[in-house]
Amino acid sequence: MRSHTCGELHRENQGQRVTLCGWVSSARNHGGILFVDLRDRYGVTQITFDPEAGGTPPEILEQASRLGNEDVIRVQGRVALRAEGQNNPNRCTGEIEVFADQLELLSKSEPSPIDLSEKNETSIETRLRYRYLDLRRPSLLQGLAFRSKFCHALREHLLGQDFIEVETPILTRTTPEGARDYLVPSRIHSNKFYALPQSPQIFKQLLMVGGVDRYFQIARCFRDEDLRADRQPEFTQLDLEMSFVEEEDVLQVVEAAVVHAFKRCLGIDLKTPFPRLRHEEAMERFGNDKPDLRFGLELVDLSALVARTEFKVFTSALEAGGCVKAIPVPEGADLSRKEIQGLEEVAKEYGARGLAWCKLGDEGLSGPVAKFFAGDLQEELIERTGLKPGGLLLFGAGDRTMVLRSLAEVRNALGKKLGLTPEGEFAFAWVTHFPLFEWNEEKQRFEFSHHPFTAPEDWDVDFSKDTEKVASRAYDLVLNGWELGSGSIRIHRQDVQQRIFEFLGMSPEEAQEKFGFLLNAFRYGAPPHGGFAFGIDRIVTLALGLDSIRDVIAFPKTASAACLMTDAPSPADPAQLEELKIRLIPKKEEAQA
RNA sequence: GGGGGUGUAGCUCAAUUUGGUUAGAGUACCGGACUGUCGAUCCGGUGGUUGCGGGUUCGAGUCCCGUCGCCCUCGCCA
Repeated sequence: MRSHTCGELHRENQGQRVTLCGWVSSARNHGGILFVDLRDRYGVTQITFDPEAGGTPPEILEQASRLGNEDVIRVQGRVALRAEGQNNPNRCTGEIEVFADQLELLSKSEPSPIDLSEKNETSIETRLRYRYLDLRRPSLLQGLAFRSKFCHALREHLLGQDFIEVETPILTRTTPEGARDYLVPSRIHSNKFYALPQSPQIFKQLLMVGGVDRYFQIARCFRDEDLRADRQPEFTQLDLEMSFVEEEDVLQVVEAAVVHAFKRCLGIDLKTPFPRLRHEEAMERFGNDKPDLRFGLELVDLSALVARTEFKVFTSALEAGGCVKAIPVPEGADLSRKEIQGLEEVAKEYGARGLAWCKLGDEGLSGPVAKFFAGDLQEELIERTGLKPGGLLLFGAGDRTMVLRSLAEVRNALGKKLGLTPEGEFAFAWVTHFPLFEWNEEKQRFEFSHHPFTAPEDWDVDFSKDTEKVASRAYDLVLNGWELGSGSIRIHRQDVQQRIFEFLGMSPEEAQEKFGFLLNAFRYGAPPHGGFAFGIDRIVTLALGLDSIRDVIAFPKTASAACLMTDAPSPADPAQLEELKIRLIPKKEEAQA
């Protein structure tokens, strides 16, 4: 149907007779001569309808004058070099044009609800409703192409490392821990439900028991939780698992795959090895477990020092068992009161009561808390924080978890504000040795912080002693302050698994009921194994310098998990419900009516 | 479930401190002019239940109450 695409004709094609197909992206009619920008996935080529210089039959020019934006056409003509001064340097096809002598209207378009000229940005709502039009925008199309290439590179690398790509079920059983499941009713087994997988976790471990040795999958995962810019109800992970390995083996494989993909798709040589931080070190230095390592601004603990001040906010925080930390900001004294107030708002969002601060000038400290640091204390503070004249010090005081959390967010806001987060810089990092357990305040008990099969760092550790500090063999991959994914070395020893369940107050019967098929499998010789999974949507978003994973998903859902294009979810037909033996509970207002 | 933002022409936005005539502009679309444009230009035109429902008022895009969609976010989750 076509001899070339709209992105491939150049100077060398001069004089060739070609046939092109595509969408009319703009038509400029000058009366006796008419230009059409013809667009397809590959680019834009200018089609010129010119009876005199171009040999366009007058009736074809007449036909072309009726073309509208987004009409789909097929044209035939001759490639010609443009005259001096008529080149368009913004386009790779800008040195040539095609003089058309034949035109075929393949499909007429109504006016587009989306402004594809990108003169103004159409609202995300309209874009999602008409996603098939939105996709025509080069940036979105290129995003999809990049994603495809990225996945290909990962596949290519892992297949070269003896991994086997295996598909695991989408219809599976509900799992008790973790996120809320999407449920699918069973027709054959009435009153029973499948669940969509939150991840292929258990299946991949069973593949290890099955001797697959090295597995990977680009797997769709489903979680029925509330959405964010970096979270969709269905998302894609590169999931992998390996037998007879330790942390080092897994980390190296993942790292090499990422390095390969970045090289292949962006031409970037990532620095290896990625920095590694133990979990407690990341928390101490950056306040969270997914630090943005593109910049410093590390936290400094000042608890011991400020215990000697008279500042009630600090001393009472310490008396209550909390801590006082600070972020020294070089050159931060340039920030205005208002800007600091903005940072305080950030801190408050995460539970801080306020954000104390002081500045260091040539004549010592100034600002709200300066007066509490006199003489020796002032000198010690300056020494301890490394503050230089022109610097700013931001304090967080109170409950340790809250201080870390709020200062971590203040740090991120500062990084952005001070221009320390340049696009095109990729700061990967591993965070290792996550705690095995986590205190659940609501339920007043310990829970798995990763998942039930994560191995403890020490097989023989006593879980009851310093429970919160018991380290696991779980690790996360972090990029520019985003958590990309996580993994762990798993428990292959029944005795250890049993001890953990026992410690969490789960009876053998309960464990059997919840995870029976996996525990049973482990009775028949389970190889030591471990693995990893990271979010494809997220890594591709970051690689392209975008803000939302929506931009790399063809048909994303809204914040309320709806699809505006298909109008999913939708009511079910009563006959379908009948067949599934499902009766609906009316909403409150309907019940009252 | 909570907080913040937002909703006006197909699209992107405006509409005067504190309510006041016929709700405007750009773009798109339609018609006309135009032989080198590439955000073409020039002239003319169509296009509105101001998200929806109620209320206050002589009068509501504007004020009040409710409700819905979308975005960001807390909780939740990865």
